[in-house]
Amino acid sequence: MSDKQTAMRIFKEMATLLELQGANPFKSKAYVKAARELQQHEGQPAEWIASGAIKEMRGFGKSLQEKLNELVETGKISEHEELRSSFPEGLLKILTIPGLGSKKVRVLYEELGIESVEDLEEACQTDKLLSIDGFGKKSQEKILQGIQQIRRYQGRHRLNQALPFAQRLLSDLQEQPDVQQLDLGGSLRRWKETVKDIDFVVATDNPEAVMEFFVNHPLAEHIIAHGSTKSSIMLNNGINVDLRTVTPKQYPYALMHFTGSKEHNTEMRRRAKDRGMKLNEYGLFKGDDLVECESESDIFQELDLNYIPPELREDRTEFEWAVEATHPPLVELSDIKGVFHAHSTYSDGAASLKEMAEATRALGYSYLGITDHSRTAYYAGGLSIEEVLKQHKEIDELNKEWDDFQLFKGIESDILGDGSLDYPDEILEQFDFVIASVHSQFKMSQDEMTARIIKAIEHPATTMVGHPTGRLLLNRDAYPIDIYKVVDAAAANNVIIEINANPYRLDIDWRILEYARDKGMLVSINPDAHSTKGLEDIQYGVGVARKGGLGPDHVFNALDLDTVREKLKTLRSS
DNA sequence: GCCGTTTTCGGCCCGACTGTTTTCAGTCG
Repeated sequence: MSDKQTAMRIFKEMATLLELQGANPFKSKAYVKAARELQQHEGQPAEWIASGAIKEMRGFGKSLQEKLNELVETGKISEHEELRSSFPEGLLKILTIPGLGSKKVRVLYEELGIESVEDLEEACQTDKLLSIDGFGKKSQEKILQGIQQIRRYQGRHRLNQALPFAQRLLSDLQEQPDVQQLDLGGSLRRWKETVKDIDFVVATDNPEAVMEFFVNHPLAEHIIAHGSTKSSIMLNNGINVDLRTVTPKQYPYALMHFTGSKEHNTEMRRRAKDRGMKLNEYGLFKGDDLVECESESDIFQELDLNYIPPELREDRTEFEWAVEATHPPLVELSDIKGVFHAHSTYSDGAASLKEMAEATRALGYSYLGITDHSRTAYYAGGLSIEEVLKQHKEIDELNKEWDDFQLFKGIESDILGDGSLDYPDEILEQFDFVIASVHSQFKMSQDEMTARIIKAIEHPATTMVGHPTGRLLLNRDAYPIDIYKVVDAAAANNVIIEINANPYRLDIDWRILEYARDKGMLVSINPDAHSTKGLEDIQYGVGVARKGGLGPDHVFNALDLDTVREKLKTLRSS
C-alpha cells in the first residue's frame, strides 16, 4: 500500500532520472504531469484504482496506470528501481545546484566520475572541469557559488524572508523616474507558501537605466545576470531577485507571463495556439499582428476566459470555472474583523494580556481570542487550572475597559495522544472557545493520527482545530494524516479549521481549501501570535485563504463582534 | 508517455541569458 505522497515522489524522481538518461524529454514531462495530477486528486491511489477513477485522470494512459497499479500492489515500480540503480544517488542532489541540468550533470559523471556534491566541489577547486568541452573557469566559479547557496538556503524561502525585501525594492524602484509601471510577479504575487526568488516586471522606455539602478541596489550582494531586458541579483540573505523590463505596450502580457505559474502559462499558450494565436511575454499575436490588450483581463478575454486572480493561477481548477464565470471576490485583509489564537506572558508569549489586546485594537480589530497553551505543554509554560481561572478574572476586568472591543477567553488545548483534550470538561466549559492542536507524539501511523484528531474534533468543547498538519515549512513535514477525513469531520461537527498564518506554518495547506469550502466548512485566519508584532502575520494567512479560493463568507473572523459573540455561544451549545 | 470532431501519428509553449563557442546548447522561468 503506497500513499499519494510516495507515488508523487517516485514519479517526480523517475522524471528526473529519465532526463538524466537522455530519454525523450516529453516522456519525462509526462511523469511530472502525472505527479501533479496525483496531487490534485483527493483520496489515495488504491481507491482510484479500485473505483476506476484512474481511467479518467488526465495524463494517465496505459503505461502510467500500470505503473501506479504496480506501486499499489508491490510498493515499488520496477522501472524506477532500475533507473535508480543506473545512477549514483548523489546526482539528484547535484541537479539542485542552479545552472546545472541533466545534460551537464551527465557529462560530469561520465567524464570525471563525479557522483556527489562533494566530488563536484573538489573537482571545481582543482580545476578539473577545465578539461571538459563546454566548461570553463566561470562555470567552476558559478558551481561553487551554487553549492554554497544550496547548503545555506535549500533554494526556497518563506514568505516572511522574501516579502519585506520585495517591498523595499518595490518602493525604491517605484521612485525611479524611468519606471512607468511596476509590479511584483512570480510566486510572491501568487502567494505561494514558499518562494524560490522575487520577480519584478517593469514598463519603461529606458531599460538600461532601470537595470543599472537595479543591479547596483545596496541590497544586491552580487550580480547574477545583467542584460538589457533581464537581470538577476542575489540579496545578502540568499534570495535571488529577477527583474524584467518591457515597453509600456507590452506590459500586461509581460506581467501575466512573469506571474505564472509555469503550468498555468503553458495552458494559456496552448489555448492561444488552439485559437490560431501565439502568446508570449511581448504580446498576443495573430500571425504578425498584435492583438491589443490593455490589461490582463483583456488577454483572458481574448482566450475566452474570465479574469483569473493571480493567486489562482496554478493550473488546478481555474480553467474549468473561468470558461463559465468570474470568480467571486476573494477575502481581503480589510475583511478581517478580529483575531483568534494569540499567546500572552501567561504561557510562552512575549507580551501581557493587556499589551496584546491594545495592539490588536490598534490594528483596527474589534476582538481578540487569547489562547495560551494548556497544561501538558509544560515546555511552553502551559497553564494549570489555577492559572486559567486567574487569567479569566483578568480578562473579565480588562473587558470592562472597552465597549467597542472584546477579549475572548480561549485556550490552545493540546490534543493528547489518545485524542482527548487537556482539561476536565468542567474547565473546558468555562472558555468562550477552544482551539485543539497537536504538539507532541508526531510519530503515529496515519490512521492513528487521523483518528486522534477526529476524536478531538468530536469533543463538544472544541471550536477550532489548530495547525491541522503540524508542518513547519522548509523544516518539518506534516505528520501523516488524512486531511480530507479531518475536513469531513470538522464540517460534520461544526468545527472551524484554522489557517495558521504564521509564515513558518501556513497550515492548513491552501490546496485543500477548495474542498473544505465546498463542504461548507468555515476557516479562521489565525496569526498564532507570540508577540504584538506576530499579529501582523494575519496578512500571510489571508494570502493562503485567497490562494485557496475563499471569500469573506468562508472566514469566521471576518464576522463582526456581535455576530461572533452569538456564533461562539451556539457553537458551544451544539 | 499522452493525446485527438482538424489527428491513432506526430505533435507536445516560448524566449532570455550565459559561457563557451564562432553560431549555439544548456538552463531557467
